[in-house]
Amino acid sequence: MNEEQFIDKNSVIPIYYQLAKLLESQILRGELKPGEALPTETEIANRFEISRMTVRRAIAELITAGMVHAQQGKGTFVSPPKLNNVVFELNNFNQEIKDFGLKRSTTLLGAHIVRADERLMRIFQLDSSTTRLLYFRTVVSAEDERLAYERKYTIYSKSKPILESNLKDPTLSGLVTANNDVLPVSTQKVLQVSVTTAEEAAILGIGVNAPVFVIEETLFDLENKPVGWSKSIYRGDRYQLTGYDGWLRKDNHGGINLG
Amino acid sequence: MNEEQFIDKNSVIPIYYQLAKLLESQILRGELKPGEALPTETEIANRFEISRMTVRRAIAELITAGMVHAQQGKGTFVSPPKLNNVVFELNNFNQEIKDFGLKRSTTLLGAHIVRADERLMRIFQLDSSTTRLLYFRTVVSAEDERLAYERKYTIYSKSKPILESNLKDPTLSGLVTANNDVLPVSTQKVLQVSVTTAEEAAILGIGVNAPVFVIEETLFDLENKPVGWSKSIYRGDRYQLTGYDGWLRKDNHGGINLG
DNA sequence: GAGTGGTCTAGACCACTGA
DNA sequence: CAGTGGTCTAGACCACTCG
Repeated sequence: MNEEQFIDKNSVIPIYYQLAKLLESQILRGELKPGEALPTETEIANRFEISRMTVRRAIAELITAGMVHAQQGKGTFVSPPKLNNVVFELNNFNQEIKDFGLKRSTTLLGAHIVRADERLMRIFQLDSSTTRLLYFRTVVSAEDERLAYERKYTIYSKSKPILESNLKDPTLSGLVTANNDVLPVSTQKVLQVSVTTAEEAAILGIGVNAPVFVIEETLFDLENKPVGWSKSIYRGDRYQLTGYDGWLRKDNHGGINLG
Repeated sequence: MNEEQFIDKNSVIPIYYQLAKLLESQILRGELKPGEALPTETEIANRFEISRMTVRRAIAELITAGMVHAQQGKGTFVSPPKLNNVVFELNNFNQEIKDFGLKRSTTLLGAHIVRADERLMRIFQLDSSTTRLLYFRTVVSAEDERLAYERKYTIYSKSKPILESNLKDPTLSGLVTANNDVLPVSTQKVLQVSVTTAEEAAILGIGVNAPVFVIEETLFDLENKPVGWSKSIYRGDRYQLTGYDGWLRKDNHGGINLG
């Protein structure tokens, strides 16, 4: 191993960060191979004349990155790259359109107050069909092309009026917070594939039986009660998800690309 | 805020962990709301008679969990729950079948040595069409039902024979490492939706134009050169992805469910 | 028992914020 | 300026591994 690597104690860059990058580069250059042990914490501390706590902080960064793992009483070892845990980050299909530099617009097809039917009663864990829900139907477009069709429901607390500002933040959590006093604190999304129905095809301006992403989102409050639900359809010929895993050179995690 | 919360310094559970859970529960119970400041590090250290470094480690856990954020010179504040960054973990569609308690089997449809055509030359960044690749076609089944069709390519290093053991580990990275000396260290997956072709429909035993997930995976070595590529088709009526975000009660991240 | 990583301390100095 | 979080130190004791 190359002994001629330095740490600049007077740099504005923290020592632990310099050391973490130094160790990382040794691994990425193949000088330290999976299964091999790093020098012990005390060794590293002595070699660079720094505190062991600082060494530990550097190693903690590598552990978080999944590049090494520590075993009490034995040592710290280079991990084999994990390749079977790819992560797709679904920031927001629509946000990504903006990042792509395209003009994005949301069109409101309708906003209604509806009674809970059997499906909605199950989703919102309601025991009375008299409960009223707000129902929004929107279409997302980019450069005059319709890309997605979204149907969103939120419980209706009478104390608040239906706001016109809903379209400024057309996300499900935006609708929920704009029309209720509850704070959504967690969300679940289920991604499936399907093909367009006649209605969906007409709204999106594409053919029937075209492949689409289907995403059902449920928002929960602090008590873990559902406060919002949506079912959205995204054109399969315009959306794709990209994910990464393993030893990555950049913090290059996931994202959505327009196809 | 409830003052009657304790830390047991003699517990086997680390102090930083106890403190992190204590602060977390205050946030989850709504005693600390988004935007509000946590007590300062020195305050917490004095109140529980512990070191400030230990307090910092506890807070670091909450920062990692995304529940609070620190601002130098100002304080540490409860973060509003992030709901727009749902993460789908794609461990391995096939692994999940096993976790589900189903009998999983992989059938080899064919293993050939092929020349690189134009598409493969582009994917593997080759400049000569004389390069040979190993080509594997497999079908994944569960309980006698065919669920996925996978086509995998890896560069062929002549020093190694084609191994029968390939089916023990039918993953792309398994094929690459079994047939080459290179170590794949990173992977990219692209997820799209499509509908079955006649060939794919016949292989999976389902109808033509049925919705499917399409996942293209590329494996890279330390020099960031592609060493493996696969295109897999997963039945849309049998697979779905589930992801979560926000303040979660469990470490409940993502996964794949059979529909 | 010697050597490893895991936790914790009591201080120190710094960079940044805001009155 | 006082107060905050960010970094770093030089020790201490512990739990664990392995010969």
